[in-house]
Amino acid sequence: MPELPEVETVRGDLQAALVGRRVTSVSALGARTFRRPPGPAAVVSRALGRRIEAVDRRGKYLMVRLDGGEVVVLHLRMSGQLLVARPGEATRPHTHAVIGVDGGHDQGGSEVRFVDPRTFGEIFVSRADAATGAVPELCGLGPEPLDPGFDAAALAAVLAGRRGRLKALLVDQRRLAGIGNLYGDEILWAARLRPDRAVDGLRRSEIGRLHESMVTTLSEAVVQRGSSLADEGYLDLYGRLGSYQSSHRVYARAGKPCPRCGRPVTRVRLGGRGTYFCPRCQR
DNA sequence: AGACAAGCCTGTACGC
DNA sequence: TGCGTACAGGCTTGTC
Repeated sequence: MPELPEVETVRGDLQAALVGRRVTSVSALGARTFRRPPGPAAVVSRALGRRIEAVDRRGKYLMVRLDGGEVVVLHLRMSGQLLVARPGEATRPHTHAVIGVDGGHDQGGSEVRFVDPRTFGEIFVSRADAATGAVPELCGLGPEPLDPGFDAAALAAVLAGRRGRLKALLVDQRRLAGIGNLYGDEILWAARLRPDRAVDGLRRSEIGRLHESMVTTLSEAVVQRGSSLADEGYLDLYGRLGSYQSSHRVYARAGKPCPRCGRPVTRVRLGGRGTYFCPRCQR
């Protein structure tokens, strides 16, 4: 399940591979992938012939910025992959979109293919705000945890006046953008905070720890090019695995010793999601 | 065979 | 009252 570190890895790969290239073909194959308005025909007509200016990320969304202000927005959701391929190369099952660009592969052009068995992922086209570059559909997202301006005070402002459990807030994209089930658990372990802690009972020192853990956990996961677990299909643009899974402390490690205190990691169900934590050293 | 995994959306219930 | 929070269900398919 791609979260911020995985999406950021793919973003970097796409940026390096696509900027300056022109879109020479768009195949919108999967109806469900293009379910969001304005739909598949709009993606094709508004992207075709455009030059790619940048590839940005907002939360778990990728934004391919085209000249003229159009933006192709992609979300991998659970099982989506973006893979570079040579034109004519065999198409994998569950390929729902193919974007062709000029240049590369010795000038024969390249393709970026969207493969997504569960079809939760989506692609749509939007128009960036001319002044800010913001995409209107993504305006409801919370702040970026790795934004340099996102300090402990900014996190405290996100938490202020909120109720409920800490983990539910961490994975709520309207509060913070990009954290999902896996990194939510890893961040809370690093912060030594229980996932079911009440948001409104956090001390200032605990918020400081949470901020520090958020930044270090996500940054290190980006350096390690994300997590590729056995039961998920995360790969980078070139089909390579990430390596942060070897640094997981609690996620999917029920019964295994906590790396800090040795007590077995517990799994509970929180907000309908499997949640892993150490009941001894997370308070 | 059926439970499970997950992100995100929607509908509904509930409590401060 | 109303808002925000919790929870369940839906979507989907590969894996155990």
